[in-house]
Amino acid sequence: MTVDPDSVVPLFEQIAELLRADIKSGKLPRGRRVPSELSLCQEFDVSRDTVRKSIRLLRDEELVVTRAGKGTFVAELKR
Amino acid sequence: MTVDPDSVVPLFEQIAELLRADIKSGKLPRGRRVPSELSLCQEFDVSRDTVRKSIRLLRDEELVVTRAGKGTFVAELKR
DNA sequence: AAATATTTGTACGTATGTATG
DNA sequence: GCATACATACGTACAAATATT
Repeated sequence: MTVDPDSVVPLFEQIAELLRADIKSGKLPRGRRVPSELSLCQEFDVSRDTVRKSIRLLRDEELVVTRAGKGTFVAELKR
Repeated sequence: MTVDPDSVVPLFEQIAELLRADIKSGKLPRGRRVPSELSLCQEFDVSRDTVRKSIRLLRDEELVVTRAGKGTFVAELKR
């Protein structure tokens, strides 16, 4: 999966959409930890700021829950 | 009004609480523009990032609405 | 138990783009 | 064109919570 820095769609939205797709498809099943912010930075070659904005979107949608020191996990409910 | 950088309460939450209080008290009435990010940065001597986090909280609570190039305004409804 | 590594949280700074006045 | 204001995106540093060794 890849991301287009020249798209009118902001990077953080593109990344959120990719993660969203992985969640909805079951590639990232309930309870599974989402890759760490750092690894997402590396995977998509973006800043942590951008990754965190993506994750915040998913959190606002209650697709994931985040716990300090642990990680971000695919939500158990709401799907 | 002031803010305490040594508090356990994050700066962005402290600032959000001050703005929230101004809204609820009517000091910032419906439709009124909230001070710009820059002026809030100066008033509280914090970074723009911190100010934006505060405003995001209020936006999540639907207390304010933000429009690019215009400003952030106290929401008309929901109060 | 203690030190280390990992992961998220907060906070700062800068640059550039877009929308509005 | 210019000034103001918010949006996106990059970077850094350190703190706090949790894992691992």
